[in-house]
Amino acid sequence: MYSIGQIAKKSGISVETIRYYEKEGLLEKPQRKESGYRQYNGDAINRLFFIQQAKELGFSLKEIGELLSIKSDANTLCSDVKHLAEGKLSDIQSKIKMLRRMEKSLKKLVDACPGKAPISDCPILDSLGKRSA
Amino acid sequence: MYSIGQIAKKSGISVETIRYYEKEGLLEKPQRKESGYRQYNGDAINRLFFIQQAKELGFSLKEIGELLSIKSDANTLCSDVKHLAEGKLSDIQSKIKMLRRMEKSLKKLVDACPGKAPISDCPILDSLGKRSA
DNA sequence: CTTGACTCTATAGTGCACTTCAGGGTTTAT
DNA sequence: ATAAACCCTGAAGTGCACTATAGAGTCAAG
Repeated sequence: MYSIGQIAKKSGISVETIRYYEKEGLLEKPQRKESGYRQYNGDAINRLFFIQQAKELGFSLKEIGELLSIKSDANTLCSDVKHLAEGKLSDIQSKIKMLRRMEKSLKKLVDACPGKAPISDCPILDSLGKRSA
Repeated sequence: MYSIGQIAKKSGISVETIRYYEKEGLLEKPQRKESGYRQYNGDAINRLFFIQQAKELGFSLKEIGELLSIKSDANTLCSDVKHLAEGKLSDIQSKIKMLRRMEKSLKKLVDACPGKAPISDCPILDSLGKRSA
């Protein structure tokens, strides 16, 4: 079992933010000692890592909550979970597609870059943005 | 040439937000009519699409500004641009990796889901989050 | 030539995701 | 036993990215 300070250190997320996530329902309420101090197990750290990553990928806390709810909900029907999961899956797949397009443009640019001279145009935008949603 | 209202409609970004992006330096200042009205060409729409996508992928406006600055800057050395592009490229590649992991977990979950019955655990978190940065 | 839709600037307000603060109690090392 | 380091709650403050408002000018149709 870990204190809030310990999981903060392990996850790189501040103590205050962890309490905030709990308040927002992203972390389940942990056990408490008689003193009222929070007590966490290793799962909490995994959850924090997951939240951190999902945030970097542009998911809002609300969306992350939905992703997390896919896990650990024995009372909902599997078909509901499946539906939710399929929705999130297609979100993720379209994000991947967009990133691939960006990656391709940047790679082309980096490869084409001669090295020291000034260049007149490095058109990262060109292979992107054009009517692609 | 388009008015601000027209590019707003085409891009799905509000007039106010477009003016805000201009103020923040993400869009270059357009030509003006004698009346002071802004006049845009097709490039502006591509730029707006790009900004929209990059935001969905978790880039801040500041980062998007950096991505956009990779283009259209004839006065910086190619090596600088290359450096910046390489940095952004690796950001993008790590985002892709994270999304792939999420995709894999969700796919596994969706495939394993029988359909109608309640399930005891749908562990999206399991293949994620664990010490993976 | 007027009416309604559009545009302008400048400023204020909003929601999200924290972050800081105030005012306390607890644990641990010396 | 006392100081330093940690933890608690609740409320207020911050920064980013918009969004709305006020008060004015412009344009296009009838």
